[in-house]
Amino acid sequence: MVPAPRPTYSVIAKAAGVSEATVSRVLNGDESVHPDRAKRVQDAVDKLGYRKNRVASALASGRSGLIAVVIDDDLSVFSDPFWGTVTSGVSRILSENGLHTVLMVSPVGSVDGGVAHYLKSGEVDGAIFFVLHSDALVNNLKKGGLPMVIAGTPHSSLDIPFVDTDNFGGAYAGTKHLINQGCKKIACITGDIGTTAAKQRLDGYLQAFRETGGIPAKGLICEGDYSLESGMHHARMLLETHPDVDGIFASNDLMAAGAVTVLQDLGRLVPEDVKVVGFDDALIAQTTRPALTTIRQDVVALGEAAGSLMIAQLNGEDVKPIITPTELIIRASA
Amino acid sequence: MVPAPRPTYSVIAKAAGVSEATVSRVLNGDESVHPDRAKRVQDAVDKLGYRKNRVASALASGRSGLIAVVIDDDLSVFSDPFWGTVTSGVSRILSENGLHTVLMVSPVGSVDGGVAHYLKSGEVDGAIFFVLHSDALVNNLKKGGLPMVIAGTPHSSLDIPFVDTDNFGGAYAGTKHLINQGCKKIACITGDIGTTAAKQRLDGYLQAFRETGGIPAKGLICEGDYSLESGMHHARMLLETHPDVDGIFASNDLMAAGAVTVLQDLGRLVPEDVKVVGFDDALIAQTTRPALTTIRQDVVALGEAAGSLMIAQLNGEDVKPIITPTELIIRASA
DNA sequence: ACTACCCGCGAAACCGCTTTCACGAAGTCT
DNA sequence: AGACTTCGTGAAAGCGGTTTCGCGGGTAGT
Repeated sequence: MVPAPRPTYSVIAKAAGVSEATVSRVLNGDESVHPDRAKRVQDAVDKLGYRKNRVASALASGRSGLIAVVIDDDLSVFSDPFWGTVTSGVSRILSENGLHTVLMVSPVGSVDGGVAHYLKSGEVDGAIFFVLHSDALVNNLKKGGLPMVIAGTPHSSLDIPFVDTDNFGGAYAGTKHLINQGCKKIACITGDIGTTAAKQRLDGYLQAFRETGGIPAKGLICEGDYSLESGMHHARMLLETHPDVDGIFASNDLMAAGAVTVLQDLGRLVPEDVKVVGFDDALIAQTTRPALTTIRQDVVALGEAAGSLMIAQLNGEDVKPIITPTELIIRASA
Repeated sequence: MVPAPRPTYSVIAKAAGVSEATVSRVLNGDESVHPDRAKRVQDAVDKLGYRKNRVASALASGRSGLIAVVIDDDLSVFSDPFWGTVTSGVSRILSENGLHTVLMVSPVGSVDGGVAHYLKSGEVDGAIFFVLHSDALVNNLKKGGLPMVIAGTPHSSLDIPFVDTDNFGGAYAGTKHLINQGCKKIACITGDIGTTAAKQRLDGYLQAFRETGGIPAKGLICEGDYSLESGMHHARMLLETHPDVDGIFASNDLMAAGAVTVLQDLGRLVPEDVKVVGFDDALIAQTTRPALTTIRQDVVALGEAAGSLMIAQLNGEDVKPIITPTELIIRASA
């Protein structure tokens, strides 16, 4: 059961009547080879069904063709479809460019944990981080010259290319929609305010609010944590402190769904009495009754953006952050 | 900005006063090295912070330390949190064993597509397939001797180790629960019957039903496709053809949720008039009102099982399929 | 016509680790 | 005691590409 001995350069070279160096040049797109010889090589390659051994290539060139996608274990990867989706987008783009995605789901933490070592070992050509809690690691790696991309806006002004959804714009549009629908007293249930995404969404809400000339009444802004429970909790609180609230912008659909449930349980009609807008356009937005009006973010596109930013970097192009647009999806809740 | 020239065997060997061959032996756990020398080597390694270059190692040994996780693009990776979760389980186990996960999200299709080539190229030490539509590819690879694991029960009797949830047992337990709750007329909304999982769940339902001594009335079994819409559609049909239905077992939570919505819209109370049981214990099971009674499958465990099956194979142990248990989660819908 | 370049290409070193092979020392057997 | 193993070890040959270096021939400059 000899697994079909793959041809090597030496075979190709012989078949094409050239040196191995020339084969290498042709296969790596070196222009300096005479077209005729290049063609001879190409023909031999095609005929013999040659495929380059990536490992050998990696060893000799120092480029592995592998890009790490690092997901902090702390993130709720286990329940949030978001990351899986982003990753598949990344993976698609990378593989279109001959690169492979190495998944690392583990505590990212320190500058010298396992992940850090791996990334520093030069076995990957770049790393894409999902969110991240430790700027230290990234900074450290940056010194090492490792190309990186961050998915999600980084906290500090790490000078590292990132991709993110237009959180601000989305929140602004969502809130604006509530205003346009005639809501006078609009509350906001934020996400975990430790995340930049939550902050940006809050800012979007505030901006829309500000444009009405008003200022959100005290207590109209509740700090949630993206969980269903927190949505329920804050809706309950809101109805106590501001019984006349007639609009709620929640920082994600899960909290919006929680809010809707509570509102209904407490006798409010959605959207007649209170209108609710979520964020994400997650599956739950469609299954909630009434279905949620929400801000859709194109998660796959986000992943693809991250991938292409990495490609660009590897090609030595200078890269700018990419902000992917959001879209207001109007359903029944507002 | 010289990126800290990593030490190589030659450095370690010199430092420890041994040959490179010995260094290699020590680092690969070869018992035949004298303890004293082994210690000298180990000390040198520790002192110099040596880390093996996996690429070079891979080239020389033919083992890359990479395991491919292949997800067919056809699967709805983009919306189903299931796969992301399984993958993270796989990844965890693999990395604990010094292996890395290479994600391939692409059309698996033919025997000589891109994925096939990559897998055959020997650049990965093994492959884990998620479900799969093409037995041909797997069979082909098997001839090549590539260690494989399939997540989800394969259709035919491919003699390849697989891991799967106890679909049958779960469905049986769910249906049994309905029976125990006093339901007399229990319908089943199956998943896409092209999948083995859907078949097994249906079988579980049938088994429980059979034990009551009865046979499901015609039309009580509806073939859905795992989508929310199909759950809604079939619930609607059921109420027409069997207005007296008092229990529904759906092959996943999404369809169960759809069914609940329709039941309520059509004036039935859940669980008073009709009890509903889902499958998966997805997030939506908790957000649906009433919250869904469902069959929980431990998705992370499934991934870990797949990972460990791969490890076992690589170690030359003989492996048996792993069926992970399910658990009946009783909430409000039944 | 003579030196100075430039260009395409092959020889060979090299990437860092693994593994075979053979050798000397020590142990075993008759 | 001599012949035969066994054991630990180092030298060296790869693994399959990439890349530097320099050579020979052709072009250009004077």
